[in-house]
Amino acid sequence: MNDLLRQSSEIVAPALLGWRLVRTLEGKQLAGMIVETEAYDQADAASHSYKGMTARTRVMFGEPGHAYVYFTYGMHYCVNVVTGRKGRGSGVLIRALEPLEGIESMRQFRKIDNVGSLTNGPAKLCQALAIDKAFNGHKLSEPPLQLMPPLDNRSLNIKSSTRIGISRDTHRLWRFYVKGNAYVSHPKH
DNA sequence: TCTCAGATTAACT
DNA sequence: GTTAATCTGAGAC
Repeated sequence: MNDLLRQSSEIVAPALLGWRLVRTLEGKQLAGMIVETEAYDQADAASHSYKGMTARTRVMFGEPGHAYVYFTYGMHYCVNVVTGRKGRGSGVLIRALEPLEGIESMRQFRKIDNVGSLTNGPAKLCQALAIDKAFNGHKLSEPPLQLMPPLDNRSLNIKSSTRIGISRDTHRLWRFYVKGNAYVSHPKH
């Protein structure tokens, strides 16, 4: 896993599709399959790490395999998997999950019933899995939040596009998602 | 189905 | 003082 995560974010981002994010909470497991990601890098003006290490982005420049959790729009958290060797400010934003386990808990955290809206966005999935700033810097090989390889070897139909919600370096095709999956945030993008 | 304004605050200039 | 890797509900069509 670390061999993969040491690679550049644009390599890691599509490779993480099909992996699972597993949250352990009060004896329960909440799990989802990653179906949408985006790559960010320090050489990329859309990245938080573009202007160098700051208090917020310190984790992005640290060990691969840790979580970079940021707070945005005054109310939302989003989670990244830190990639690249230590010193490289890069990461992969987890944009959507297909719920696998603990759906009732996700419904409670999200305060909605519709399964289709539980985890089809970067802030939605953080709310569904109760991920907040306390997870910034957390090592993702350990509970209570773990990144785990796919359960099977089924191949996925992967599509790429421009990234969502950015205003700079908008041309890069650094968003990756599972084509046809019902939990992708912007299916037609 | 789609478009758009409002929410709400930490981080950075 | 400005911006933001977003989400939601309301109103248009």
